[in-house]
Amino acid sequence: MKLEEGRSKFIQAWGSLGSSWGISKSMAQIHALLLSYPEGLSADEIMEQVQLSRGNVNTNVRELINWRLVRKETVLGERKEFFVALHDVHSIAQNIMEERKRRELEPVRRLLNELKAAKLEGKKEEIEHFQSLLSDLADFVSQMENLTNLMTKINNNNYMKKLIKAIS
Amino acid sequence: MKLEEGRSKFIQAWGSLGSSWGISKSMAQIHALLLSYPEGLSADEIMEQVQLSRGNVNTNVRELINWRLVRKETVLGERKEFFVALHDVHSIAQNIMEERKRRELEPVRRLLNELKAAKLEGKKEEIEHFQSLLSDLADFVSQMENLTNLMTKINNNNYMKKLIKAIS
DNA sequence: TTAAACTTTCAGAAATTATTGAAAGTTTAA
DNA sequence: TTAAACTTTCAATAATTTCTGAAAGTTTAA
Repeated sequence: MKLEEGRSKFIQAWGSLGSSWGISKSMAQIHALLLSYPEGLSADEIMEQVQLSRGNVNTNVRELINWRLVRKETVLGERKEFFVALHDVHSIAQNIMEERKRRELEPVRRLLNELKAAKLEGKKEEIEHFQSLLSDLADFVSQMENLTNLMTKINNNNYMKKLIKAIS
Repeated sequence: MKLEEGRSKFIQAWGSLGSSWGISKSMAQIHALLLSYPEGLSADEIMEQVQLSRGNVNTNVRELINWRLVRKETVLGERKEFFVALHDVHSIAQNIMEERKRRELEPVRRLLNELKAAKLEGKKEEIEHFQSLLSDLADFVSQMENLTNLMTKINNNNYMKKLIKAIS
């Protein structure tokens, strides 16, 4: 298999996996492309390789930058910008976890706090059930946060990585 | 605030959160409704409370059962089925992690294995970069799997929960 | 049996989300 | 300045996902 064929398979597959990760196909494909090159690519090169419109590339590269998975790079003497992926898998993982925590966990916490603050009227047992649901969910959210913090620790500490593997 | 109002806020909010969790709004709403009731509800009661069509309720309840978040219950002397949510937050978390592992991580592993198996032709350095990407990603997948296993352990072991919190 | 009570299916409609591409905006070199 | 090289925006369109509801299927009681 030619390298180019492997790369293209990777890009295609990563794109459809993106969907189940709640990430748009284009964004995942661009990310895959940039991961597969050690150096940066320009917007035009990305458009060409992944067959996407200029606007789409611009939007999704920006989003990848928001996720801190890609950064802009300028080359001396060149006018255009190049985009380079973060290549260290641990940092990638960490940034993804952090972003998901921010997007997914924090809205839950906000909702739970709002409802917990309200004084409810109604049948005593039903209220008790509902409130215990709220407090259980709050515990769950904290636990998830502990777990992502733990992951950060693991990434920076080989000993801990082994410990986790051992007790898992 | 009336209990019913709180419940309905919870259902609405959980529904929109569902989207960012990669779960359809209806499925999330039905799940929220069932979580908020200690006993089971019938399909008609769900339709009524969440204002969804019969087909939609049927499909999404089935999906919730696939995720092991809801089970069918029959009541003696009643012809219709009732649906009860799993109420233990630890088990809920565990089932969600397991299902996501199955849906999200396993396809990645399959892709990586396929590409790792292929003999690539092309520029030596580019191939090396690409292959080291593949192997890094494979490591990441294993690490995620270790982490979900760890979470299962934590749920069943209070001592370990404290340990995690302590080292996090 | 049969008919009422209930569940499932699935083609089409609706809603949501992603993508395009042309026009507007910005930067730089001369 | 200006014009070429490049980036950004966003209204329109396309693609995808979700939802509906009626029809078909199943189970149960009499």
